[in-house]
Amino acid sequence: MQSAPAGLGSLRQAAISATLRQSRLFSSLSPADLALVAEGCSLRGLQRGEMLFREGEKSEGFYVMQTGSVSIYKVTPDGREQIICVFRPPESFAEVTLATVETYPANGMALEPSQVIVVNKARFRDLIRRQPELSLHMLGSMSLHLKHLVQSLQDIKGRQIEHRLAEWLMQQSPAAALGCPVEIQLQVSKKVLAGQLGVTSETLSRTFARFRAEGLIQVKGASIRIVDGAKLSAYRNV
Amino acid sequence: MQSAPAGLGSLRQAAISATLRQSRLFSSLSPADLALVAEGCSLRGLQRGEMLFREGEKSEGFYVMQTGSVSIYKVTPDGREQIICVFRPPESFAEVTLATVETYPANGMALEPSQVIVVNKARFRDLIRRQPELSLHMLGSMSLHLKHLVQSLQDIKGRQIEHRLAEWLMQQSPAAALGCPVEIQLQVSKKVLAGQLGVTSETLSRTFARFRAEGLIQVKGASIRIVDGAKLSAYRNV
DNA sequence: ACCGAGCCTTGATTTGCATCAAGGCACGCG
DNA sequence: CGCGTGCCTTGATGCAAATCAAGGCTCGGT
Repeated sequence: MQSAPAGLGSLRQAAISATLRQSRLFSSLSPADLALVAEGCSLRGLQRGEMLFREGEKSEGFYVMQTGSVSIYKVTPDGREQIICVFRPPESFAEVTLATVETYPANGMALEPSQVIVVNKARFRDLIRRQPELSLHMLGSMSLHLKHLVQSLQDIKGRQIEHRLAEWLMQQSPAAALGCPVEIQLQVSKKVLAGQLGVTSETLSRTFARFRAEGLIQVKGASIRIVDGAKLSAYRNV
Repeated sequence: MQSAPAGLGSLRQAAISATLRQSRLFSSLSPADLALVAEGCSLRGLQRGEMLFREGEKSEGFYVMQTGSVSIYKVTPDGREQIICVFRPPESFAEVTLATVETYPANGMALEPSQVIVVNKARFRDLIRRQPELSLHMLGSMSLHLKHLVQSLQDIKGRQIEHRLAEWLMQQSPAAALGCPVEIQLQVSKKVLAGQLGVTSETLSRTFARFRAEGLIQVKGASIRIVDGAKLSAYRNV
């Protein structure tokens, strides 16, 4: 990659720094250290459906979302895809590959036109050695990912789709637990949402239909209105 | 906790250090640093079925298995249990609670009489600040846990129990892929194994029966003989 | 040795979701 | 404009595993 003229280069760095600052990983880093991190970063643009990385590939580093969304998924030997999670700004992911795990354990694909910051592995490792506090943040971030995975694991096995969808809906609009009807705009296609929840799109569709029939929600395209938040909220606790 | 007489105390420290050394986390640590870690540790004995920690509790630190086994599981709102994973020596777990996640995200219970080393959180964090290399090992360990969780997530959704069991059996005895019949001694009850594989004990029992009927294995109590390793191995790749 | 509790097995039935199938709707492109 | 492709919905059917049920086995305790 060629380096841009000084002026543009520093602009780019500034933009990267600004995004990094949003991330929990770097929110408490000193400006000087942040600049150091930003130096080891590059930007990568992705079209909808473009692969960011594939399972088994050697990793170049980890990523911080700038715009768009990236889906992490695995495919079974017989070719079916299972979404593990979906990341959006300002989340970071693939930190897994910083240490012992050198290859990506799953695939990463853009769900829409996206930009991600690539944090170079080698340089970042050096930085950690000089900035131990940074490593605690990395641990924190991975802990969160791990915690979410544990939750997903339980949800997918132990709770049925009605409950998971109710939970998801209420998480999208915490305010709706009270009476007020809220309007949610889906950020992804229902197909992808179905994948996130671990079911097929048909099943998701039917579940929406059931909720609609019970007067819990109204659905119109990508917009969902929560009519009876209380009842919906009760649903998820099973 | 009272401190033992000097002689016994240092003996105890030595025993702890020896166990810590087994763990991937500390295998490359200098003896001096290892001693520092060991200082911040205590030992905890558990009876079969005794809780090491409960979901939501504030954590005291993380753990390294010395003897026995500990099951990490969650319970659904309606009371059903879902095993997340099972740890044995020399594995470490609950590193999650070192950083931002302060409370245990799941329950930990001894499956048999066990001893675990408790690594005190506060002291260990200090140590990390002085020994950044240590944090890379922590990251490595958590990465592995994360990778395994991702795999479990896919397996439980995307592969049926036959395949998972075949996979598990072959992992227990890598040698069996070749012709030689191998005898596996189950380390846990079949009930727990079922839980690990994400099914009920009835389903596991039936699957064993099917394998038995096909002449793939012979089962006698807690001992399983792999008769046709090749065929079993083929099973898992679906 | 006996008894009871928990574990394991096997059978019958249920069920939650996937799969297969078909039709409607919307959007981008020629 | 019209057409196709992909997304969404709804219906019919299939299936893996859960659940319910019952009997046998094992092992630790009195």
